[in-house]
Amino acid sequence: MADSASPPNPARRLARRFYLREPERVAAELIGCMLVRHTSLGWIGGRIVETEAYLATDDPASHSRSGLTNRCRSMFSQGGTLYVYTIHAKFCLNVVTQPTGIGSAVLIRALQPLWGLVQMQVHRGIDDERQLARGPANLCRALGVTIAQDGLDLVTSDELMILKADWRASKTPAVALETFELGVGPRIGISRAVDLPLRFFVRGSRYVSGPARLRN
DNA sequence: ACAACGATACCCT
DNA sequence: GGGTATCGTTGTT
Repeated sequence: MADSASPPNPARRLARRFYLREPERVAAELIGCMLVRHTSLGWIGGRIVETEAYLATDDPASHSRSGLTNRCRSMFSQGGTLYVYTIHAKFCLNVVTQPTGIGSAVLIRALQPLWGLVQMQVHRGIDDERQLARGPANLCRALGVTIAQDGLDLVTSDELMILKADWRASKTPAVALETFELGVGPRIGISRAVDLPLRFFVRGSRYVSGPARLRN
């Protein structure tokens, strides 16, 4: 499959104020936005279809639960900062929310690939477009994001940025391509705070991770 | 059954 | 209590 007709437009980049809000709000509004990486070979990325909020307080699943440590240092930076952590020798990518010193973030769990399909296929070692950026660790591998990008500022970086959505959330099931229905539910793969409805996704999207019942 | 996946489980600076 | 490691859990074929 070829890349999307029009290339990503950096002028549509999200401003600082977008990130300086509660993680639940940011997580919900990031659905439909474009996460893109600019490399020497061109643009890689796509539409954000799944996110999870991790809170600064009363969230036993959050890395910030024990305060600022070396590992989660960038999570306490200002909103718009990239927080990358390692898990089982793989990486997952978050965007920090709220002002400096708070310690909240949004985990980006899945993309609908739109640009740099071939590059992502090389990074992943698979062809299936659907699987390329499905799941947070896979997403990082597809984009080539590692701990090296931890702490990068998505508001000012030329390498990595998030662009405004060209989709709108709708209350009714998506019919036109320009709208989607926002799904909300418990976060995936955690063992604490299992009930908090902090996961957001494009309802019915085949690019969303997790079991089928959690995609609808 | 067997892949695939990863806000985990563990050992120790 | 933290940084780091690749195996146990979950879900699909």
